[in-house]
Amino acid sequence: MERKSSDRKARAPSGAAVQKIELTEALYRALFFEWAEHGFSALSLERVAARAGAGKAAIYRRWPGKLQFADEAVNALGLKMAAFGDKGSLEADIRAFHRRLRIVFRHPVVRKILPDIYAEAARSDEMKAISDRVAQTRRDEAKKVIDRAISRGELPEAIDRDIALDFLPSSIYWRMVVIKSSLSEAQLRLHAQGTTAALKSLW
Amino acid sequence: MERKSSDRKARAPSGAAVQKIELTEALYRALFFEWAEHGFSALSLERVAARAGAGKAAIYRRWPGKLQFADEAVNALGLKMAAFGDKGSLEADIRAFHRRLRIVFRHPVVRKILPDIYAEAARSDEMKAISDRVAQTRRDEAKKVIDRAISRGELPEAIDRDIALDFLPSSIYWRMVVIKSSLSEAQLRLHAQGTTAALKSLW
DNA sequence: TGTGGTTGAGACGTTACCGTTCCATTCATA
DNA sequence: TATGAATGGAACGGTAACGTCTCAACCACA
Repeated sequence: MERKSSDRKARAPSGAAVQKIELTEALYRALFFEWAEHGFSALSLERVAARAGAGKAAIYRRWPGKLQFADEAVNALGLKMAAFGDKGSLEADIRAFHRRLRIVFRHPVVRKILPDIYAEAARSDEMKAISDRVAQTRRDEAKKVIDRAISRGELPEAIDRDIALDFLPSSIYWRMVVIKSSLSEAQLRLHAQGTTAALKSLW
Repeated sequence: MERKSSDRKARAPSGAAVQKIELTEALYRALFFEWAEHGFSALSLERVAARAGAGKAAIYRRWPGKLQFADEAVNALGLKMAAFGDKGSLEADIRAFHRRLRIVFRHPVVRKILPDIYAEAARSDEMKAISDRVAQTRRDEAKKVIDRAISRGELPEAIDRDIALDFLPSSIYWRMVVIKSSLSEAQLRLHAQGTTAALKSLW
């Protein structure tokens, strides 16, 4: 998103200095470190700027406030889950889904920031929007997994999709983000096995 | 916990005024409201005192700091899950477990504070201790459910208990606290059904 | 009823962050 | 190379919370 830089460029076709991309990225990095360290609500843009070796104007020129800054930073981080194709069976699909989740949840910064996003989403509509956007690709992939299983005949047409979508990520999220345990390859297999059984039992 | 009031009383056997319990409880209530509203890291004891209609000394005389205050408040809230006896089958036990979870997760304040506790637990050891203590009774009940199922022969002796304990609360937590959806009686039944199937598939 | 210790509420100085403004520097264009 | 717009960093006044301290009110006991 260069939303605002491009706005400005359009307004200034003649000679002009441009925002340094490297500083923008340094600001993103500093934001995430501070976020992980203090949580969003206690996040100080002053500290972020200092950590990035910049002045506060560098932030306020780029973004109108903390939320928009965080919003674009989250987008830039690419918290999105990588898509994947049909793995041939529900259990294989779920294993692939869990493995993608694990990749995301393994980032130490993600593990710290994600519960914070959810906590803050309970308080602010803007953060709710951010959290929804983060969840979007995950939910989309989960839906595809369910749909494929139905068309394979592994799950009944009439399955309660809401509940099915509850089961897909929950055990991994619980273990890795809430409890903060690691997840070995063998345990990942067992989680996929259990989740598959849970889904197949839903009718 | 009257930890410190009793200390003081012991040191002052002669005539003395005593901390008013009603004010202490008003402070707890104010703490929770402010906590839910601003999150722990942005929690201001000044606001808590004001909300309780008290001065700040009322807080600082009772507790050395925010964390200890929160610690005792959480204990006083009784976030502990109610114990329950053998319901005759694994699925019935799980349903009872989920129902107890639902009671706790339905409190609007709990729903806001719980993710915040977990987020903060990733940053501070003291909050980690609080969160562990909150989780204690839940984990104990979960273990009992597993043990009973094993002795009934519904689960194998060699079941991976870690994973089993992951599955027991995770889908309910995910739905009610992370996603913030409600959970109807029928959905609760399906969650128990799915969780039971997941556990039985783990060997 | 008087006395002594403890209480609750508010005031105080300090620190940290907010969001804005200022100014020298930098860079794309002419 | 000269120009001028937009930049980056720092300084500014204002606000809010911190943790401490003071002091009048209160309460249990003698």
